[in-house]
Amino acid sequence: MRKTNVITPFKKVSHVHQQCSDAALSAAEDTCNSRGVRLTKLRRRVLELVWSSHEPVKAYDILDILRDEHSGSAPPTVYRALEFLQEEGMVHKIESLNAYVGCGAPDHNHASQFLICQSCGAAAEMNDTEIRNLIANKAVDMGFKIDKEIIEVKGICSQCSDKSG
Amino acid sequence: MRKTNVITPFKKVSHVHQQCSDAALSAAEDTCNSRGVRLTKLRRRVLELVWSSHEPVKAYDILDILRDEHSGSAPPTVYRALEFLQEEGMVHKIESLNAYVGCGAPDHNHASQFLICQSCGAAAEMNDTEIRNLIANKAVDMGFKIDKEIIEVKGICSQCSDKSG
DNA sequence: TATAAATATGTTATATTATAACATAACAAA
DNA sequence: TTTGTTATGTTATAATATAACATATTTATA
Repeated sequence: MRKTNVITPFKKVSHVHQQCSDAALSAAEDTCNSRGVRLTKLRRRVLELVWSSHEPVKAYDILDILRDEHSGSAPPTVYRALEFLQEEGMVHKIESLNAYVGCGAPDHNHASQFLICQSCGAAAEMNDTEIRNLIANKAVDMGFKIDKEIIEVKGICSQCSDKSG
Repeated sequence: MRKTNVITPFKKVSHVHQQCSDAALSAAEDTCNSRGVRLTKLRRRVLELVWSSHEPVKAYDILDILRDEHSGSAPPTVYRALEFLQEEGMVHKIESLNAYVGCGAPDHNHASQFLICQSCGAAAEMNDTEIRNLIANKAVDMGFKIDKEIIEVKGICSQCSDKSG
């Protein structure tokens, strides 16, 4: 059984990206409906911009685009939308990059596990239960109660290795 | 065999903190000597300030102290020293806090594995080979070459749980 | 429907974190 | 002892993020 479930691929892995984005937006709408929270036009647009690629997106890059679309946009516009999307599990922040990526599996409280390619810049999300369980067990041993787990593994993805090798 | 080696404890774990600090500074001097790099007065002082507690320390808090000691101190003063100390493995940056902690095991390239207590603020470093190996194996499966691994687990440490429980 | 309450967005200002670029000083090697 | 290298000083600014309060929109309730 394959326990490493790759939620989102590296960008050079062949895929029609529009499908990632469309699926994520559509799922986000359903999820918000069922949770009774509002995916407003603004939040939807920010989510769409976050999903514009598999590279983590910077808050101020989103802001630049929002400013072109609506003059009233300012830093809080973006940060509030990102905060909402993070709370709902639709976006993760990559702490080591100060950047944001869409999450295709917006069930609350899942760990943030990323492989981040230093060559192409893409962040691939994993949802690996073995890693999560191992860390959970270690934490229990130490009497530590886990709230949230951040894993950011930096390196070179296979597509980039192939290209340069 | 105990594979979870706790490099640095939570602050409420009984210990004479001066010993952590002294040992770290002394080890840093030896390490720098053997590597032929210079632990200057400034770098040593910054390392000392980072080791002033087990709570991650902010760059600008270090700067405030340096400014009291020497008027020529400015942001680059601190960031350059921290950069050096990180390169030599004597300090880790906690990415999710934008803060820095001393590392008692300054062998190059070891992973950054932290349990961070949201109550007392302390960061306990682990050097867990099982976690590291598991992640390494997953990465190999995916053709990903690891350069650096960041693990930051947020939660409540046992000392804080005991106190409030 | 009208009103109130709650939620979301607009707006201005500022806090926090970090780096660029160039000048001077200290140290190490030749 | 001068030359190259490394470290620090200095000024300026970039990049990231939040505070605080005003207005608007939506939702719930009278």
